[in-house]
Amino acid sequence: MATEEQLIQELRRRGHRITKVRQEMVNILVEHERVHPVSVADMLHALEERSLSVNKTTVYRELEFLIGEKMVREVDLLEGWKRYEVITKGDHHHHLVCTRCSAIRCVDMHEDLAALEMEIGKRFNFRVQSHQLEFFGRCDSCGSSDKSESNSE
Amino acid sequence: MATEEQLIQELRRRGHRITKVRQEMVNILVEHERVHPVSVADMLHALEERSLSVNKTTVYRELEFLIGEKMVREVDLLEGWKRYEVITKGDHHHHLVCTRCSAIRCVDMHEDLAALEMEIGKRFNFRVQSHQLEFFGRCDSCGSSDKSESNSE
DNA sequence: CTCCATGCAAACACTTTGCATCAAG
DNA sequence: CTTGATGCAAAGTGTTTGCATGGAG
Repeated sequence: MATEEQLIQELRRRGHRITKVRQEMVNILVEHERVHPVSVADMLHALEERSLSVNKTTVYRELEFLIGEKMVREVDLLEGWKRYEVITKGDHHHHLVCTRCSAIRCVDMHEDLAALEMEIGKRFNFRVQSHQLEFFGRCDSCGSSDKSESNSE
Repeated sequence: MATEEQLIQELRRRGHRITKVRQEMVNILVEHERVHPVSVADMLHALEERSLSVNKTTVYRELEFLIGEKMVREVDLLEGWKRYEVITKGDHHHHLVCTRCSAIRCVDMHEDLAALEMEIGKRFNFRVQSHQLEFFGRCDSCGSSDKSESNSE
């Protein structure tokens, strides 16, 4: 949905400087848009692969900056660290996390959640601004056996 | 639902020692069951109030132990630290977190979520084992104004 | 040339580990 | 007594801050 050019353009319009690091980070985030949210470690790796050696502090600060610009959101998959993904208006997806192979899949649950939020509003007089919804279980390829809990990104 | 006695009894049955600390922590967790999940800081406070000065390491270890016993689960409300709550079978609640006053309210969404999980199973061939669902927004008393984002537990 | 962006080291906050001591059963 | 529970200090891990330097516009 969101393209790198659109985002960069908008940042420029808002008067922010477009550096090599900023451009690449936006690019990486966009490339992962519907794949899986990226962790700081993912980001550092991806930058390294592009021959951009960036300090982790810079990564943290840039992500913080993009959150402030309302272009990125934090995602928590109970791993003990944060992940980040591009915010695309109209898109409202969630994640399926496999407890065996750790695979992450994005799924669209827009209508279902809209209904739930409305229900919450009525039932508890609580005006929902956002929510986090993630599912943990066995993905297609890991099946349903309860044997091991091995890993692999 | 779950009573302190039941849990303590079961732990005894499983051959675990019942210490003063263990008993009080179970008690505190049960008392917070439908109120709000407790953080380590909450737990230390509550223990202090009962004139039990416990080391934080012990609190962490005991919570870990109770998780291992399948009596407690971790809850993440995006605060930067973990919370814990008693697992009660048949009860399946979620949380409304006010972004203004930080109040936490437990709400029952059992049927709605059961339907969603089934949907996920069918649509993506993913066998859901658990999920996390939390809503963030304005609670009843904080209304809908966007003015300040002050605090108070 | 002027600030915003960056790197580096140190500080932080929450959590975990190692080891000696204590106490439940 | 025996072994699980506890306290204390230190280490770990992800994240943030302070400050000097660098580069976009």
